[in-house]
Amino acid sequence: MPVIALREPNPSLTMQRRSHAAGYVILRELNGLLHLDLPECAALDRLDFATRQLRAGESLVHCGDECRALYAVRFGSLRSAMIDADGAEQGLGFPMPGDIVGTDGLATGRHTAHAVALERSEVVIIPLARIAEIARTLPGFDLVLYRIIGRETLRDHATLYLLGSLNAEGRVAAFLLNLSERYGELGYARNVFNLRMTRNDIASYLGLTLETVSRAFSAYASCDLLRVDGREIEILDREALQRAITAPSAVLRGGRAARPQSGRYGGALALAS
Amino acid sequence: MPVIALREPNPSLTMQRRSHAAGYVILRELNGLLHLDLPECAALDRLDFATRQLRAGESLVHCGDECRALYAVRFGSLRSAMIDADGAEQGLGFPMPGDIVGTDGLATGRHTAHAVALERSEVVIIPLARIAEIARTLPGFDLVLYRIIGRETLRDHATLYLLGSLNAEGRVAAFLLNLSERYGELGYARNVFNLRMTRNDIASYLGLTLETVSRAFSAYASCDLLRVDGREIEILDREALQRAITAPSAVLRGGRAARPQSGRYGGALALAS
DNA sequence: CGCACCCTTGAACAGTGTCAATTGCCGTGG
DNA sequence: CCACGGCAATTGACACTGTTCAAGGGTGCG
Repeated sequence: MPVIALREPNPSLTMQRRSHAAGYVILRELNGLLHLDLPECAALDRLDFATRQLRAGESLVHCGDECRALYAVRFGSLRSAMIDADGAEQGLGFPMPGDIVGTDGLATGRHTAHAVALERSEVVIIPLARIAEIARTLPGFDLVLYRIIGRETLRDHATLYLLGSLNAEGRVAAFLLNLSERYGELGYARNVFNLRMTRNDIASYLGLTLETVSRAFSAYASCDLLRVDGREIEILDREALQRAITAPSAVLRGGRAARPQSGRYGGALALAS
Repeated sequence: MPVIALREPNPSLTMQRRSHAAGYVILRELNGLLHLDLPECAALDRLDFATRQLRAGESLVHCGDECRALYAVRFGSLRSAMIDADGAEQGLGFPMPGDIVGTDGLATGRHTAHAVALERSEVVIIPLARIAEIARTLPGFDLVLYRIIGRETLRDHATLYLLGSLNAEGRVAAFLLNLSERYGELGYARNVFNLRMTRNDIASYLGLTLETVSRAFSAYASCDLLRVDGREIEILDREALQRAITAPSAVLRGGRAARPQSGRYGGALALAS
């Protein structure tokens, strides 16, 4: 799998990366990475965490692994999925910088999903034991924990809405806009980006087949909402894409004005993480 | 909405209910309700929590409400859903005794989903501030928090699998078996139970229409896997239902032996929470 | 050069959604 | 008391979305 460079790297992230060539980061950086808003405190510079580098295709957690730590993505991107006895996969998400990986193992002590790097990536290892240590050191840290947890829940709920209420084209539109937002928040371009995952990965995540995903891309491209060149995506008409989330096929059939919709397809939802 | 009595009530739960006529429970009971395995400690009997009674149809949390507490269902059952601008709902789950409601508000401080009681219910109110208090009082409580969180994540992932990888009949079969397991764990009958929710509620949760849900019920009934009488369900052939989760229409077409399956439908997954 | 993926496109079919009609139940009010 | 309206559920007919199966092209790599 080719390593595709991101454009317009976030200056602050780059600086942080350079300033810690060794395999660890201090809590202050983790604080910024996860947007924790931790209170200013000496511990921010005292507590440090090991990191781990992943090559494209390398696994971070396997299904069945014991869960001793959570992982905060520092750069790169992963694919998380659950797998059943027959080898059929259900994609669960695409963790990117600032996301947490591994919360699925907290309940039973063993991971039920696996996570694989889609490109060269780095994660910060947060041992569960250290979390308790931080909680003792930093008053008000519990609030921060809640925030992390709640973010995961929100993301899952957004995906449930996506799978339960949207048709194929709506799912693809929502997926791309969500990805665009996340790139934007990381300091990258919102309108042009390279997909790190295959059509199959996307299909697995969206509950579709890869053919349907490919057709949705082509359909959006043919009416100039999108420019698609393999994995390079350019968003040409963000508003129309937004409408396409809930207006089944209306955008693609030349109907600029959404037909009066009733039934299960209707309404918009902020998918921003 | 009629209040339908559960059969074979769990003795221990009944006892707990009787022993606290007033509107509060002590941490020891919460410990048992949520299966927290808290270490034996004086605080178990010292810390107490207010409860809240809900009538059928009453809301526990509204979308947009400020999030100051989590709620542990003590008895009854609720329906949780998110709603978009057009009023279209996406069901998120059916919290039952031992489940936690409200984690969706932890990230932003406001709830994005609402929760409504399906019957007369009671919840234990766990203010976020109290959680910090417990964490200070009880060493090792953080591990317990992780367990609660992880359980939520697991449930969400199971639902994602359901929506992303199963066809209509598979979703209904998985839904019923999951419900059956949860009733069983609560001490009720596994094979006979009354649904608390409408076909529409089920459909919203499963990402289907109510007609499709109804047809799935009828199909299972017509080949004697299920007895369906309105909301009263009896599971007649659990193993066949289990197979029906991943064998699209095979069970209903008289084929006892699953045809060799390829493609997106295949494999089994434990949906037990 | 050949092989393994990845992606696109086409055609036919199957699974679900949509629309509509009917039944039964329940609480309300004549 | 029964009539009525509203709600829940079932069932049928039909249209359409998305899957399945198939073929072909592009690209990277051994």
